Amino acid sequence: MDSMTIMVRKQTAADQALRLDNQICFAVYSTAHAFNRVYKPLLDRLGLTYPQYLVMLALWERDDVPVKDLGERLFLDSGTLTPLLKRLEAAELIRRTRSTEDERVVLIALTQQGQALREKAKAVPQSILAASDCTVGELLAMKDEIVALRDRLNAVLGE
Amino acid sequence: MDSMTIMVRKQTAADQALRLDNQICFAVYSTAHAFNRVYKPLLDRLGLTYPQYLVMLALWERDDVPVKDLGERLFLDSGTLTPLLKRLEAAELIRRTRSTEDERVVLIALTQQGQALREKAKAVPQSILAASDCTVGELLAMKDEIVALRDRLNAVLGE
DNA sequence: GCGAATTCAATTGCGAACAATTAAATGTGA
DNA sequence: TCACATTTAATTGTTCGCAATTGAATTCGC
Repeated sequence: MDSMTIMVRKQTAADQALRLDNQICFAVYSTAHAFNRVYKPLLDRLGLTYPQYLVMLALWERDDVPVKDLGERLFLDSGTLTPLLKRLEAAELIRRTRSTEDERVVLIALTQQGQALREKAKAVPQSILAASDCTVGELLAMKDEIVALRDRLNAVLGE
Repeated sequence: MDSMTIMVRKQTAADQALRLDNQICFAVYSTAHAFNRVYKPLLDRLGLTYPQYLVMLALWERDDVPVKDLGERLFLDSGTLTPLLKRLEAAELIRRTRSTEDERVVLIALTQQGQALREKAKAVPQSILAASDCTVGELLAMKDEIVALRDRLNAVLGE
């Protein structure tokens, strides 16, 4: 063999960029799954999946809203929300009623049980905080960075 | 009305923590979806979905590996990977062969076409970089923070 | 060696997630 | 007014993602 250097494959920037652990998207993707797995046992006690929990969070802040509104707040479309909301309705946590003013609109409102579940849900965030092994400050700072990234990505999609 | 203060609902820490936009998990979750939507048109040209692209990235680094190996690198289990890998096999990008040494193991290897696709994929990361509207340095720093968070979450799950 | 536990992939069933389409209601412009 | 576009949910079909189970192969304890 003449020289080792001849055998060494040139590592271009493009090669580096294709490495799995260089990808921020994979970092985000795998962290989302990790969160999901941490949330699961907590949410099982509430009888909710994580996306259902997100819908409930949104409704606890403001309910009697169209499906469209929820979709914009959660970045989800009707193809995802319609069946999910039907399951929440079957669980008697929400009511779905068609608006009288505009019959295209379905309004989502909390039931008594849906309201009541909020109290049980209060224990969830602190459990997650503990699992993250971070301070509130660290998490908030990180959250702001991630949201900024998300909003830039969504801005590109809107073009 | 006696006093406004009586009417103001006391905002406890628990209430604050339940706000949708205070949740880092929602930030991560919604950013993952935003990435997915940005990747979609790029990956369509390669004939891959995002999870399939992740599998290919892993295989371009090291192939002839058991399904289990892939699962550990991508944090996915056989319930997700088996059908996904069958689709990649149908697309003739990979081969699935049962190991002769241990017949429980299915080894995943790239085909010629699977290898070749790597060249086409090189254009993807730079497009994502552009869409993120961040510098490489910013993204790498953020990636490291997110990965650290993910690893702490996964550590809790492992207990 | 031999029975029990473990490992590994596949399968089944359910719940997202989204693209594309459909259908109904509403709005708009000539 | 009336054709036409727009808005809004719902539906359909495909692909993840995971829990739970199955079944085959291997390893371990004794």
